[in-house]
Amino acid sequence: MTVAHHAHALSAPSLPAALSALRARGLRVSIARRLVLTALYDAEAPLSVEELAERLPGSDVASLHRNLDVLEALGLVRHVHLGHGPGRYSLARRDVEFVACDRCGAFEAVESRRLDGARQLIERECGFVPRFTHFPIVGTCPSCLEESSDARP
Amino acid sequence: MTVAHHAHALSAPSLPAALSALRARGLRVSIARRLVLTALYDAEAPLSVEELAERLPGSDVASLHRNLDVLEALGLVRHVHLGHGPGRYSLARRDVEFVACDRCGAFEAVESRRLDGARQLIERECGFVPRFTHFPIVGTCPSCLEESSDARP
DNA sequence: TTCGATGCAAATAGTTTGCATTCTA
DNA sequence: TAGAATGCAAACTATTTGCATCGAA
Repeated sequence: MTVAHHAHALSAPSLPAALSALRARGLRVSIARRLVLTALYDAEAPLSVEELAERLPGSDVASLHRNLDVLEALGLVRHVHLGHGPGRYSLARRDVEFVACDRCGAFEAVESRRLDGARQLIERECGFVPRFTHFPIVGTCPSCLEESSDARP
Repeated sequence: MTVAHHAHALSAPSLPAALSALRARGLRVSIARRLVLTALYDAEAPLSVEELAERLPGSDVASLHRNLDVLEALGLVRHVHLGHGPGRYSLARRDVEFVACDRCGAFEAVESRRLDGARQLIERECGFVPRFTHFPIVGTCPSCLEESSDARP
C-alpha cells in the first residue's frame, strides 16, 4: 500500500535500509523478518503481536516476539504501551510520540516537537526528561471530555 | 508508623473514613480489608500485590486483588503502572501524580499543581487532558541523565 | 441467618525459554 | 556446513474466575 509507505517515508527506515542493518550486524534476513517488516510498513497503526500473527498466517508468536526484539534492538522497530493490554509494535519513527485515552482507548500519534514545550516544563519541575514513545501520555481525549461535560445538567 | 500517617493525612482518606465508606455501600469491614488499608497507610511507596502479600502473611493474592478492586472502586485506593511489571497500589491522593525513569526504575510522586502548566500545554497541542496518576510520565531521571552526559568524551 | 467475603484451584493473557530442527550466508 | 533462526512445548508473570465454605451485620 503506497500510502502507508509514503506516510512512513519521512522518518522510518526504508525496507532495504532495514535489511542492510540486519546484515551489517551478522544477523540473517529470513523470510519471517521480511514479512514482519513489510506488515509493519503496511500497518496504519501500531500492532499487537496477536494482530501481527493474524496478518501473517502460519507465523509463531514466540518467533514474532524474538524477531520484534532484535528489530527493536537495532532501532528499526519500537513498541508502545497504550493502556492495559499487550504492547503494540510499529516502525521506529524518532519524530513521533503518543497520547492515549484512558476511557475509550483512542490514541493518536503526535509530532515530537509539539510536545517540546511540555517536556521542558516537566524537566524544570521534576528534573525528569519525559519521552512518550514507549509509555504515552495518558488522559482523556476530546470526545470523552465532551461526553463528561454533556452529563452536567 | 506516625510519620507515614502524617504524610498521607493531607489528602488521603483516614482509616475510619475508609471503613465508613465501605459500610455506607453495604460492603463489609472484614479483617482482610482492615489489614490491606493499614498496610497501605504504613507503606512509604506504592506496593505491588506481591509486596503486599509479603507484609500480610497468610493472605491470598486473589483476595488481595478483589479487595484492592473494591477499595479502588470506592476511590479509597489507586494503582499506578510504573513501567513494565505489576501495578502498584497506594491510598488514593488526588493531589499527587507520578514520574518514572525508563532506565533505572526510579520514580517520584509529584504534586499535581506542579504539572498543571505541562497539562495545559498538552491540552492545547493535542486536545487530550493528561492525568499521570494511573499511567505516569515516563522518561529519564536526573541521575541517569548525568550518567549519559558522563559517557560523552 | 443471610449474603457478602474468603481460600483454593484452575483458567486466562501476554511473554519468555529450552531444545531439536531448519535455513541463511 | 557452521551458526543463526524457527517451531513447538513448556514455563513464567500478573491477573481473573468458579465454587464451596466462612463470617460480618
